[in-house]
Amino acid sequence: MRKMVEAQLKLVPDLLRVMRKRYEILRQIRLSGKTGRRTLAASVNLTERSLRTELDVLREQGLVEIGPSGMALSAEGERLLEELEPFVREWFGLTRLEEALREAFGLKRVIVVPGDSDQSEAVKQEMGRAAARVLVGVLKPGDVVAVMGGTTMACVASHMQSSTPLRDNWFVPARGGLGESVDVQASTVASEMAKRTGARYRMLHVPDHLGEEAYQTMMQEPNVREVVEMIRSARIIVHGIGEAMTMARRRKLDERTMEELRREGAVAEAFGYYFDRSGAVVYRRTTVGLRLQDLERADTVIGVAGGRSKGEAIAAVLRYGQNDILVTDEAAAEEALKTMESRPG
Amino acid sequence: MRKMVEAQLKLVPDLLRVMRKRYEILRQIRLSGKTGRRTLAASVNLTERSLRTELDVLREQGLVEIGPSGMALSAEGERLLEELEPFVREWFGLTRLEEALREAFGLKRVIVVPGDSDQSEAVKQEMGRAAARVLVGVLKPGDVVAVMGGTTMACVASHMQSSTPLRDNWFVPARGGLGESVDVQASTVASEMAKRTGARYRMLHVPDHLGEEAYQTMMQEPNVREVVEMIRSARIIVHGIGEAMTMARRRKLDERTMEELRREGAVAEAFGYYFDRSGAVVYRRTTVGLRLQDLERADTVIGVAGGRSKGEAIAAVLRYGQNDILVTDEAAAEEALKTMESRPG
DNA sequence: AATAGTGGGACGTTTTACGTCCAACACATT
DNA sequence: AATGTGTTGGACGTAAAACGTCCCACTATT
Repeated sequence: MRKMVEAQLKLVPDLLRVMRKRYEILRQIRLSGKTGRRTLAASVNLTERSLRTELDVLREQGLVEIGPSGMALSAEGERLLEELEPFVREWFGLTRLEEALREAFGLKRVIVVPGDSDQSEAVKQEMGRAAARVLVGVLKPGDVVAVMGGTTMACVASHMQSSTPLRDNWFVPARGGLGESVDVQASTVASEMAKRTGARYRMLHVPDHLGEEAYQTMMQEPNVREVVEMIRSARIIVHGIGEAMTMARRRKLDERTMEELRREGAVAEAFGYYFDRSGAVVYRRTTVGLRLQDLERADTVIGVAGGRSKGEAIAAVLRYGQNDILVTDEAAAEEALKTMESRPG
Repeated sequence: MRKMVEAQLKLVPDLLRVMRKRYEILRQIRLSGKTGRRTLAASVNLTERSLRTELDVLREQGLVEIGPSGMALSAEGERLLEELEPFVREWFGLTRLEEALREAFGLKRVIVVPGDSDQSEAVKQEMGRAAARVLVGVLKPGDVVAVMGGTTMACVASHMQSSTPLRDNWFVPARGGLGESVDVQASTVASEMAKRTGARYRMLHVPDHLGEEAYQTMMQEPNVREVVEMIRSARIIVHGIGEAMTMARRRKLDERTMEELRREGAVAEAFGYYFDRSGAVVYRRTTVGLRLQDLERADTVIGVAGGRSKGEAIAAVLRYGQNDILVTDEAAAEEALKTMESRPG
């Protein structure tokens, strides 16, 4: 049955939205008993008129009876509502998660795709596609987008597409090069995104971590300086989220730093910074790329990450409080919400 | 699950119509490969513009990829279509039809594809695909398959495929040559099936109908005799079903025989024999190919036929009672069941 | 009897879908 | 290489559906 809903979600997403709307109307009618359109409209967040068109359908179906003194569920409506109950969880499980996450972490928008990226590559792909769509959706002419690296970001890039070439948008890597494979480098991701959308891009041919002296030297390079300035003025920032220790190992941090991270209780990594459970930054180093203050200045910060194992890390980064949009999957969403139970607020 | 769809239908009455529309668009795209809007619009009976809005949705969902040279299903679209198959049966009431047919005619298995082969070539193709899948499914190592000719059988052959070459399976024509076009001859069908599945095949270069004397002579030929023995020992038999008069005309039977068929009330033709409404054989002649007693001996007899006009003929052949599996389409299934209403049992 | 709240009708406006073109582009064939 | 067929995507006017906003007759409760 789960599979059927998923299939329907793909085939007729619009109709499922309608179904949800009507279901909630029915539920509200049952809840508030004999009541009128206007009060009902307020409680289900619809205008009077659009509620009315919905009611016409529901009456047509014989689910509600409408009299001069108000409306109520018909016997059949009652029965349907009962029968619907078990299915509803399937339909709205995700939307409920989205709402909950949005509320819990004060986000502007949350997209949750069904499944667990840890379990299935398809889910990760789906999440990438969702993120790509969101990103293209928030793009305005002239926008500069700074993107991070990572497998998730690479996956997002591979699903970017635009009907019309975004000739005056720029994609720039938010960080320099890291000791990882080429196709998950921020620069690679940025160029891939640009190519797929017909946008323009810049590369940043500099190691991400530099000593103070080397840093100053590189910043003398007009080529580097220019890109860095673009990064720091980006209106949109897209980034993945990782588990602290996993990322630390992958980036081959030295043992002393690893120990420090452990001591500080680092659980998450994002934008090159490490966070503890409460969302506090516990480790930073000079970087040629994006700085924390650039996040505050940016208009839209989009986080993309999924998989049950990343739930806690996601929650930690969200607590840092600079994210506007989150794209994740069901398993991670559930985990992230679990962390709220133990430490509300 | 059935309950779920019923519940959904109450909330969104035209859910099924929309799902069916989009499903058929997807299916048609898969069938016709890279093709354009206009041709596609014609084959799914939509105007170009309204097809376009549907395609927008499907593309948004990442189910079809649409390029300057035409459109095609994405990997995800392929996957969805596969996953949809069982649900589509539920949604369109095909499982009910299948059950009813199975009960009514005492069959082991029935597959009904949506649509009407008379109306749309695509439905016939789909039926062929389904039959091919069934056939490959029942094949065991070492099996000999005897196949009939006809346009439907040719269509089945064109959809055969096997992941691993079936090196020790044999396909043989169940009949000799008939006065029809080459690519619907039983021999052609057998060889096509063998080639597509990596199996082996034998041909039967003999006219189907022979006088007694010529028959005996031909059977002396070791070459012929060998194939005929394979035919008569086949574990699996696959055949089409035709309307009696249509087939009689196509086979150019003489006027006297035609009159006899009419008098006897022949409505159906299969395996070279003619049947009346009750499933009784009303006409037979000596043939080098399959005999009726071979049907009884065979393990699995698979009938494939579709189109509303063939409903009655299908019912007649099924009443003969030697079929195990039937692959048909929605329209023919409905017609075949209608004949049961008037003469139950 | 007054009043708050009800459904339903009406009407102009906005949004959406649709039918119908056309231009730019890819690909195969000549 | 040129040509022609078939493709997508854009544009635009029209038709239809949805919507926002009133109003009115009616009911139940106070």
